[in-house]
Amino acid sequence: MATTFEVLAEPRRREILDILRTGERPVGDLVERLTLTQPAVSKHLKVLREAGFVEVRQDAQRRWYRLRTEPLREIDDWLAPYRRLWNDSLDALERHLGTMSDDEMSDDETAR
Amino acid sequence: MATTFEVLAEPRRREILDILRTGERPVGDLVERLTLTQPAVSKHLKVLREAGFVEVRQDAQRRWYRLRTEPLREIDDWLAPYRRLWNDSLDALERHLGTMSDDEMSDDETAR
DNA sequence: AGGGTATATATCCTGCACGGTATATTGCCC
DNA sequence: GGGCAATATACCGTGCAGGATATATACCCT
Repeated sequence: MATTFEVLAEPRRREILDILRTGERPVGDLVERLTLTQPAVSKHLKVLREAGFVEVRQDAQRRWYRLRTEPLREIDDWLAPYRRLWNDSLDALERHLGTMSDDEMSDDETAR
Repeated sequence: MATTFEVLAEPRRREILDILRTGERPVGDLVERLTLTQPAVSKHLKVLREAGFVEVRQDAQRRWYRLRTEPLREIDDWLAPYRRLWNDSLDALERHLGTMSDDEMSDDETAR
């Protein structure tokens, strides 16, 4: 099964998540909004489902897909130690400037 | 050029970032820690560089790679609207429990 | 039961990402 | 300048992800 990051690497899948953020949707709705064939959308939904990003509710022939936040929290957790790097922002900036090489410094100018 | 998420989808590249979180490293160091050939590591570093995840400082033949936080902040920003979904956590939990299907409920038990 | 609708699955094709080996590049030092 | 060390680039092979078309499945309705 694909890792959380691999699942998010696909632009269409991120689009699907963006849409689902506004609420439950049946597959047909997603097919309309993305410009993709229905089987392609179903495939992405399968990947999303298996990775826990979405869950389904069945209603006759229709299947309503809904967002799940757990994998996103995983990403958020992964980011945590990095977030510290820019949250002590003043320190980080000073450290950065202090170690910049000369050509990097000139990159910071509006140049030429 | 690869998108921020695509870059992070590669496990080895995440490993590299994890290592660089502890400080600057020359390529050879990374080659030792990951079990990968030197050209493979250089290739990943190129991808990381082009996506702004790292920057290089040259020191004779040695090249020291250092972390840059900007793309990570991008991810953080992308997450922001989702984060709201679980930050109003009580509401969200209630909503979730209220709409769970029966088999999902049994999933929540320690089961069988 | 039969037809239509909504979605999933099977199958095939194609491009590209990642890894490896071989080689080029750059900069030291003697 | 010649040789070695560190890293980058070229090139090739292979697997797999994502798309399309065709078909199966499931459910409703009359």
